[in-house]
Amino acid sequence: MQEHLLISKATVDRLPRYYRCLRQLTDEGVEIASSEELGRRLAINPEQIRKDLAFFGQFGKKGVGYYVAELKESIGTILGLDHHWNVAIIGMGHLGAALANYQGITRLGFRLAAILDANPIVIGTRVGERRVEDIAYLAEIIAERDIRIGVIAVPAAAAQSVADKLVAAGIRGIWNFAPVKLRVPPNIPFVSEDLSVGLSSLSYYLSHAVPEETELSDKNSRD
Amino acid sequence: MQEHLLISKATVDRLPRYYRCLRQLTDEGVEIASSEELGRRLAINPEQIRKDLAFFGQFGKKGVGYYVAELKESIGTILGLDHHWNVAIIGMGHLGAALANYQGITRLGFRLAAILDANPIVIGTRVGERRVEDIAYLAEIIAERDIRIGVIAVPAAAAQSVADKLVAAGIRGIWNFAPVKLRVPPNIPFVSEDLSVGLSSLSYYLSHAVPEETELSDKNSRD
DNA sequence: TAGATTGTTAATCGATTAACAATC
DNA sequence: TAGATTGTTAATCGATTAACAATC
Repeated sequence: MQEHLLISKATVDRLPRYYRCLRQLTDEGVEIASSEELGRRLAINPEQIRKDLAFFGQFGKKGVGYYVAELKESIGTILGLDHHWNVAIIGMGHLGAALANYQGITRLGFRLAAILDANPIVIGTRVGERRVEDIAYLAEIIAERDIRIGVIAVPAAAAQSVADKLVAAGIRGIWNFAPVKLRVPPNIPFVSEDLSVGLSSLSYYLSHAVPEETELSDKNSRD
Repeated sequence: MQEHLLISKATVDRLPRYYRCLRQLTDEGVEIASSEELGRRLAINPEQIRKDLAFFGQFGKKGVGYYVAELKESIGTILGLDHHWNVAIIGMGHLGAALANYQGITRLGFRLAAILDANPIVIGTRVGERRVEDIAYLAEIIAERDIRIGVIAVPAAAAQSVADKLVAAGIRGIWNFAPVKLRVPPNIPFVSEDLSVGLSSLSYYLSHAVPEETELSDKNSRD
């Protein structure tokens, strides 16, 4: 629980990219990397990277660069990836199944501790290493297993109701995949993924004459 | 193919949200909406909305507001959703299956014209209304069916190779779900979805003391 | 007409980029 | 030591917000 005041969303969203890049460098056996090198790999200005990191401390060595392992650890801690929080997925449709099998969740240090659904036909079936449980027991399961993050993968119509139940059960954060505007208390952070934005904006760029270089975004950039 | 010069990514990314909101208003039978009303629903400043729209023309009536049906059409056209382009999904793992069943693709006016995979066990199986075809025929299929958008849902290691094949086959845009930095020619727009960014940033907000109101983003905002 | 709301220009705010002293 | 690279302050750039004249 580090202090933090007004770190911009843009900066927070770049941290996971730094983290992934550092993990790759580790895999490649690279021990030291300069902001220049990181910037080349991520298509981000070295100045930007140094600035972002400066919000959280001093991680580099002047004249040398950053120790990859060390910086990876530090950013992991900043992102809270060392908490190994328990996660529950609510809704075992195609998307829920994809998320349940998504390597990223465990690779980032989270534990998939429950998979819930309302459909009697689905309840009891195996998904990866877990069995789907009845959403009727949501409150007990969240509390007993100390589940901190709820992943909403139910149809849009059911999403708000699931969010309400999660909040009532003491969830700490919500990762929402339903295309609705969730209403949750201001102290419960949540991130909504809206795939239709990505596809629509791709459509936009296809429809319009594309100038020389097409830089689509920070997050989606050609990095 | 409308003219466009330097519309910011921030603006382009808001258009799909306006579009969705207008579709909802249509469903609700609302015929006229002011930027004020749209702003309330989307948690976006009315000024921002009017500014965004102004890049593309004059769509409202002073003293009245916007005709919902009309504006929805206009934004749909701007986004290129009236093109009804053919789409191919490459990779029929859990994610590919989720995307093949994702309503959003058709709801936005695209047509799922091919599903490809390299795995002999998967080839020939039915997914929704289509059968999985052999990725070996990628080039022919893309060309023959006039497929414009390729969706990459293969493992990270195979993504660049698939992207290369798509480009060689004449694809016009790529929607990439593999966590890699794709290298494609500058005239081929692509959008990469990286779920780990969303989960990591959620983790960040959970880890740090959350100030009064937690505004997570434009795209991910509590709208 | 009076009230409402757009389209657009001007002001503000915040984020990115440049520059450079500190120092490994 | 000389060269390289950080951390950080200052300058720039761009996006958001505010204000308001035009007008339905």
